[in-house]
This record gives sequence, C-alpha cells and structure tokens, in this order.
Amino acid sequence: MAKTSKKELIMDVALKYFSFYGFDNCSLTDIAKECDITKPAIYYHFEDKATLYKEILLKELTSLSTSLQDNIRDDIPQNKLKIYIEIFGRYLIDNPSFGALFSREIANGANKLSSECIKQLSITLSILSSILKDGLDNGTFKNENPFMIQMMIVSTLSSYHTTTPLRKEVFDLFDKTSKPFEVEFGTVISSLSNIIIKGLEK
Amino acid sequence: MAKTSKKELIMDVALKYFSFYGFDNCSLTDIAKECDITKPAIYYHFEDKATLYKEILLKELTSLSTSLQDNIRDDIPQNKLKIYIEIFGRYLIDNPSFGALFSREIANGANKLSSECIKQLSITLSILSSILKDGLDNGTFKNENPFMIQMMIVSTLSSYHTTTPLRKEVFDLFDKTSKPFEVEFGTVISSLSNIIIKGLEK
DNA sequence: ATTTACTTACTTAATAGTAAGTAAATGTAT
DNA sequence: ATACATTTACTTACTATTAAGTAAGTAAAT
Repeated sequence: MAKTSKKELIMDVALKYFSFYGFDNCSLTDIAKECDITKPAIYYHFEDKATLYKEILLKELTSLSTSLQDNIRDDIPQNKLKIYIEIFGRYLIDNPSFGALFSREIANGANKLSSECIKQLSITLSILSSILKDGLDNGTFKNENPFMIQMMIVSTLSSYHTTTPLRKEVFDLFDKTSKPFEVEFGTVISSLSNIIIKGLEK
Repeated sequence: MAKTSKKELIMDVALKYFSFYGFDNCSLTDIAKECDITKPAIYYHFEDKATLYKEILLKELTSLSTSLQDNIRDDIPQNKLKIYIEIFGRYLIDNPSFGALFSREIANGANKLSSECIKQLSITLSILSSILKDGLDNGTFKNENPFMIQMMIVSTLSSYHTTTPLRKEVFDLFDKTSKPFEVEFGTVISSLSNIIIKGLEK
C-alpha cells in the first residue's frame, strides 16, 4: 500500500465528515482527532476550513469529470448517454461520500464552488451536451435542455443514493402488505438510463 | 388581509432563513430580529430550534400532499402523472423557499423528519404509486420503481430550481458563443413531464 | 388574581482561528 | 565530517466569537 501523505489523510477524513454532517455541522477538532493529529496541524496544510472544503470538492469534481472524459468512446448517442449515466452512477457507488457532498452543494445553490469547480462542472455538462447534440443531428433525439437532463441524472441518482434510510421508513408506512422493493443501485441506474433515453427519442 | 399571528410570522420568517442558510447556519437571534421580537419570544412559542424546524417542515409537506390529493382527478394515467408533476412544480414556484428546504433535507438523508413528516411523504408516494399502478394495469406503463420516479420528479425540479445562479456561471464557461437558454420554469416542468411519461410508456 | 406574551440580562458550550514553542529532518559553510 | 542554520511538520495553550438556551421580571389582557 502506497504511503499516503498526512495532507491526503486529512482530505479523506474531512470528505467523510463534510458529507456526513455538512460543512457547518462538523468540527475541525473532530476531523483532526480521527487523523491522530491536532487542529492546528490542519491549518498547517490548509488556509482555513473553507479552503479545505474547496480543495476536496475540486478533487472530487475533477476526478468525476476525468472519469467521464476517459470512458465515453465513440458510439451511437443512445449508447453514449447510457455510458454517461452509468459512469456517474458508478462514481457514486465507488465514492460513497460524494453523493451527499454534491447534494448538499446543490441544495446550497452551489455557493462554495470555486471557479475551478465550475470549470469541471462545465466540462461534464459539455460532454453531455455534445451527446445530446449528436442525437439531435442524426435525428434520434428531441431537442432538450441539457442542464435539465444533467439534473435528471445527477440529482436523481445522488438523492436516491442518500435517501436509502428514508426509503425504508416511507415504504413501511405506505404499504405494509407488500414487501419492500429495495433493489440494487445498479438496477436503479439502468432503469433511469432507460427512461431518459426512451423519453428523449423522437 | 387576515391578521397573522406572531407564531405564524415566526414560522414564515424561519422558513426563509432555514431554506436560505440551512438549519445549522442561521441564528434564532436573526430570525427574531426580522420578526421584531427577541429570541426568547421564539422559545415562548416553540420548544427549541429543532421543534420550530420540524413544525415548519411538517406544515410544508402537509400543504404539498394536500395539494396533490385535491388536484388529481380521475383520468388516464398519462394525464394524472402529468398533473402530479405540474402540481409539484407549481408548488415549488409558489413556495420559493420549499425547494431549498426539501433539497437540504434530502441531502441530509432526511434526518430531521418526524414520523408525521414521513407520513405526509408516504401519502405523496402512494398517490404517485397508484398512478403508476393504473398505468401498469391498463397496459400503458412499464413496471417501475415508484421511489425512483418520485426522485426523478422532486429532486430534479427542486435542484433545477435552486441552481439558477450556478446554471448561469456554468453556461457562461462552457459555451460563450451561443446565448444562454434560460427558460421559464414552467417549460422545464412540461419537458420533464414529457420525458418521464414517454420513458415510462410501453 | 392569573395568564399571556413577551423583554432584559445572563450562562454555557462549541468551535474557528492564532501565537508561540519544539523535535526532527534537511541543507550549508567550513 | 561536523557544527550550525533553517525548514518542516507539527503541539500546547490560548483568544474570540457565535449562538442555543434559561432565569427572572413585566405590562397588558382576561
């Protein structure tokens, strides 16, 4: 196992705390404690709490947009869109803290995003946008607002991912007779993908 | 104009603050100030900050689920689903604070929901669920996970609604040549509705 | 006389951020 | 090769601020 630097350790632990408790509701002292250091050690590596948060968010968004850029091969628009949705979904599964972090950020109106973060988001949007344009040009897709499609993908999957406990409670209440239909997240990803692709087709 | 009680005033102002800043990042002193009272006056009407929040959330969720229950008339499943999505979208437009509040709640994994709130949510889910079941029974809809459809509707619209400022920034960066396609929210609602309905059809 | 609807003045606790000090590693001059 | 200087990566101990929540008092209505 490669030796991780203390700075990386702080970022990993902080990501977990930020995503679980939210930026304002978690303390640097607790984060430091879990890293086996003291709070001022965090200030040695990062200017302040907000900067730590921003660096984490940028790292995550960059990693996501890189993953999208690297994995979408040339194909028909339907397949490219399917891959886009799958990559995003996989990213949520492989990085369990990301969904909550991202959902919170969206709920905050994305007020802590640096311009580099906006840049990464705009890269992911332009990938999706070009897939939709391909489909429009070759006559398979209707013309649709890419930002709305982006939201249908990212916020649906992120929210679905963060509301697993809620889903159980709601389901218990609303239909005690049938058994809960909790399905694998992979199934949710492909259902979503099918609905969006079919919904976009002419 | 009907004379609103101070308790209602507190709830209105607090809703605005909670939705704008989030539960942990707004202070009762500020809320009290805007109501022209002092902080302990809030404690006269509400047990504590968490209770105030919960009462507000319950009021909103009840009002939403009532609105859904009252407005969905008997019709073919496609039309009922369309109305469901429109009512939800209208609710977001008419109650601008609700979207952010609800998005935050989902991002938090819905950890502040009382059982009455869960009850209201389960009512909305059961309405949607019965629409989907009608469609399945008469052969127009495929079998789909209602909770995922719920998320496609509520989180897409809520998120789209809260990210208007972000959308401008991202769009500026990703395509400086074309003009921003910021459309009316009503258009977004009907686009979403078309995609979901078509995507669900057999 | 009692209750309602508050106010003023306070306590308590949490937490972001800082000042100053230190031990170990690293670099530099002789 | 060795003595000295500097930098790295922290620690302990602190300040300052913010904000939830409370105790006790009060003026007006009932």
